[in-house]
Amino acid sequence: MPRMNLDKRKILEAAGALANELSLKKLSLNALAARLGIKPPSLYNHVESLDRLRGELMAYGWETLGNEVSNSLIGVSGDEAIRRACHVIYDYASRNPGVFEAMAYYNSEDGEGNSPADRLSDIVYRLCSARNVSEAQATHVLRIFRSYVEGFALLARHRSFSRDIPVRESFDLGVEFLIAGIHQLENAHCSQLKNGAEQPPEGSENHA
Amino acid sequence: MPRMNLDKRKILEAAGALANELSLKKLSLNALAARLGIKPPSLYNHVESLDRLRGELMAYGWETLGNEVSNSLIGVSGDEAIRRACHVIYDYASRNPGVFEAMAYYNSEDGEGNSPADRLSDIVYRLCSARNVSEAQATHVLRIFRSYVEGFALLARHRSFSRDIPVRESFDLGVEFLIAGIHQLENAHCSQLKNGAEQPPEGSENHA
DNA sequence: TTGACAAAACTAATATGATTAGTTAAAATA
DNA sequence: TATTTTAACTAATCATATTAGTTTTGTCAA
Repeated sequence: MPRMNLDKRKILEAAGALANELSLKKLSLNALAARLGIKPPSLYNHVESLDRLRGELMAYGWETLGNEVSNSLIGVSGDEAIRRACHVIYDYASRNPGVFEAMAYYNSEDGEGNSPADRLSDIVYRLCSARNVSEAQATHVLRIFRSYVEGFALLARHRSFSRDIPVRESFDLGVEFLIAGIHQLENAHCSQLKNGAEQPPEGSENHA
Repeated sequence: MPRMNLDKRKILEAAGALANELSLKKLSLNALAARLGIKPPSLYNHVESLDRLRGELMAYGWETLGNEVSNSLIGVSGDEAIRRACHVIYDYASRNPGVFEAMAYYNSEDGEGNSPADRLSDIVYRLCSARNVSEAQATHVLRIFRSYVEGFALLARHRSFSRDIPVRESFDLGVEFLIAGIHQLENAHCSQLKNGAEQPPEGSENHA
């Protein structure tokens, strides 16, 4: 009967900590209630369901990560901004594997605005518009970066990589590949010259 | 009491179909047993546990995909081989979302040899060794490709991309970015130039 | 052919975890 | 202070995975 002073933040923090320690799929209402010092049914005063909780954990993670990315970019611009954003995301995923799993497995189409992608969007769009890269292409670039960074973080988390060659170096190299890709887009837009690699039919440059 | 003629293959196919229709997390022993025409406990004559079943589904998916990739590469080499492999993987993920989720969420360190990565490894290593890219760098390249392709497939599956700009074009562009990256590695290794024009491979050096 | 034997199905029972119903006590508010 | 709402609780329900124990079916050797 004593009353804990719980709010969404405390609950999500506890849930995130549990997910990080045990993995997302072992995050149960039992475990969460125990950690919070209450009985499982009491959680329903704060959360609609376990599934919904996971969804909120996803949003919470994106928000936290979005803040970290923003903070890391103060006074930084250009390629260095992209580089740094990628590293912050990767580090966050390493430090919060359970929460990051939620961020990857749940989509935000359920109604929650996904501020995370929004923040990343801003960075990439700004970087692209500072160059001669169309907005449509900036969208491509954004998708490519998200895919790479999230994919890498997930594979690293699942230990899909052998340990003998430094994982961080692979990640950094990939980021450089993609940054170089942006530069090539820029060049391709300024002059119609192509680089060495032959490209499949890619339609008009300014696709909507 | 009638006896179904079940084997691992039939069970995994049914499980895969269910996962694709319902999503991986809704794949239950109940649903699987119903589809196979038996009662849930009977499944334990064929499978150790639900979790283990998911693991086997992952291995099954990688094996199937590995075959598809191999078949698609007959008589193809060079950049085109990589391009085609990426597309086959992406298509497979689109056609088999549930199975692909299993492939992404479960790691194969549990004892099962992960033939999938092995097949992809072969392709990438072969392509790299045909150029002047060291084996260590080929490992980086492999990780980068896997991360990008799997990450993209997962994001696309979770509908994380707005629909107004063709998703497939984004994917293709990213593949070209990465292929260009390999070319740059090659150039960087031949001469120490960073952004040089493309040079044809001068003798394959089997670097370890 | 027949009589074990193993495999594979079944029913019944248990365990765990999510969830609901209904109750009570604490805090907030009028 | 009285009332109302909130957040905790206990008890019960439901779904699912899993285990135990039983029966049936197919196989294979005598």
